[in-house]
Amino acid sequence: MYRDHTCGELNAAHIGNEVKLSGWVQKVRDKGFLCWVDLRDRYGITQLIFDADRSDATIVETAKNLGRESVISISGTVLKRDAANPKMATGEIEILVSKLEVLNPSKTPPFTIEDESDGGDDLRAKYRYLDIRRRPVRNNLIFRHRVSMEVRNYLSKAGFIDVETPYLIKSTPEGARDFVVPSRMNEGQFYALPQSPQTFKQLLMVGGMDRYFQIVKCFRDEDLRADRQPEFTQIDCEMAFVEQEDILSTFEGLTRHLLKEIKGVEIDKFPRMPYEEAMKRYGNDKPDIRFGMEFGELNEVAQHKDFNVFNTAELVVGIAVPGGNAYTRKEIDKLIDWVRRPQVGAKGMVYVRCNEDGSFKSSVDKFYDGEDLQKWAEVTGAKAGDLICVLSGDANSTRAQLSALRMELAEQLGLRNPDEFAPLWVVDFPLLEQDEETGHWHAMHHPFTAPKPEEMDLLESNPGAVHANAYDLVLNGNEIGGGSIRIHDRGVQERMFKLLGFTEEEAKAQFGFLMDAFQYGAPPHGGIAFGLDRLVTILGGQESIRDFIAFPKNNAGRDVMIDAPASLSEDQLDELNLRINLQN
RNA sequence: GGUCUGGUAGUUCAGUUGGUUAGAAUACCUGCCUGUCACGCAGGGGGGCGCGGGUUCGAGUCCCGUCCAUUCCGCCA
Repeated sequence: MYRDHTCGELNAAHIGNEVKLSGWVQKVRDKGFLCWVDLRDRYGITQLIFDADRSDATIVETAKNLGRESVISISGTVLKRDAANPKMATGEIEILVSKLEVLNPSKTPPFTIEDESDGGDDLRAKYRYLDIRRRPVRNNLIFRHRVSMEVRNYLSKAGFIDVETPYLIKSTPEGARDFVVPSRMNEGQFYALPQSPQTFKQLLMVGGMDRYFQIVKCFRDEDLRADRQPEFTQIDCEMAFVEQEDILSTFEGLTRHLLKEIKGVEIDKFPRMPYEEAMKRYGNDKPDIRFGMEFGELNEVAQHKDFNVFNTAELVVGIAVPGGNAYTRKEIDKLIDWVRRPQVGAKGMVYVRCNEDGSFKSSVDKFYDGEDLQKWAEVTGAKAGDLICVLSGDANSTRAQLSALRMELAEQLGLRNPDEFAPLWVVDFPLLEQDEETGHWHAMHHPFTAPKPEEMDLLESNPGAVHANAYDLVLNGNEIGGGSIRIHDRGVQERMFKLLGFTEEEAKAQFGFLMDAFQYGAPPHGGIAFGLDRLVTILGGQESIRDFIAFPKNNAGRDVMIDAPASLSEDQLDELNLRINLQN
């Protein structure tokens, strides 16, 4: 037996007991006459004491030479400490060690295993198993476990059945790039890893499963971000015999439950906002509504003067930065530089200082008088002491740019409080969007999303005007879930594929199985999928999903610990009938 | 594909307008220490500055290229 207690549980009540503990050496404090060793495991830290008077000399000698992170097992007596440490759960006691066994010595680790490690990101990624010993990482993984257990319990209680769907499926051209897997038994053919179990969960509805969920890995071969990994986990759900309202209320229930159980936050009813309103008010389909700075469209009040930049713009739009008049000229110039970076892409920024005395000072005083600027202030809701930032240009990019500025300013002003939670349903998404270059239509959500029934007849005549019963759940400016009511009628699905540029043959070859299924009594159905990594990260009040994934990939999609991806041997390539054909 | 920032002891960083032998903290090693708990004190070893070119009497410091990491844009139905 290696242990009969953990390193986090012993206290004054155990004084006098004989115990056996195992764990890692956190720290040796050799004081000469006495030597303490902090012993750590998942549960906490317990102080061991080795005393020249009370301990065997060889044990003391071994203890003094223990290296950090060695694994040891000890037996000893629980003693009351002479000097208690109120900062530790086990701070009242220490163990006088009578037996010490070094189970496995450790090399000096490349970084310190402490809450505030001295190791950088790369190094900790390479030695992720050491990083996981650190409390913050361990706590994140435990936190994720709690969230995922709450989800399972809640959905199971609500009658959802956890069904596993295959990982080796078929590549389809729509959407993200697929990760592909060569098939040895089927020469020259490839599986694809699922971007989501979408069609399978719909087929489960046809199969009568009624309420399905799965916490499932999904794969997308696209570039990474701080909140995007090539393999990620979805809480994937689908329900039959439902309308949009049923899904929204069911999963609002789940989210409310999580906020309450995990964060102790009670939120009554989640607000809802149509997509178009979100774009107009926040320039973004996933607005962070924890703070204001809503968009004010200034075309009417700014396009009557000689300022050509505005007169020729499709959209002139501004936000009022609370207290922004306190910015120095230098700081405002920095903001202007910021919006002009290629990542944001604005040509420039017009600003208006709202002075405490009610007067205005702007970068376009040559063109606009106080009366004009007063109107700008009214439209943007600016008060004395604020700063109005105005961008202009074509509507879509300008909204995106101002939205980026709004988020940046909120960050700077500390308005994005991680302990505050503001969920929002964004609803009534357009069914399709048009590629500006090719003019092709593609599905905004996915090609299985149903058009709103009342707009169905516009499908061919005016596709851009058709909306979908599609919805996103937004939390603090992050899309944490999205779904839709699906098509369950073969005819409608055929029209949809045609609209997306599929020939009849292509549609049949790729999704014939789904359309066939619709002919055998497919019930009306719809669903939603949550990004678990992102959800957990936001609930945990952090930014990077990598901190909540046990073994994440780096920016280039590499696992630097196991060094993947890697080349295959010639034998393996032969067996798979593959030949590597690098261009350079 | 583009872009921001960075690459200097095991690690995290500092290194002035280019100028002797490249620093600090921490980690590591040795010794001391009668109650430590970020223990303390004294001492020690350890890098030639991601890589390749160039400018210069002289390059972590300037220039060009390249690689790596990171941020964001494109991309992500």
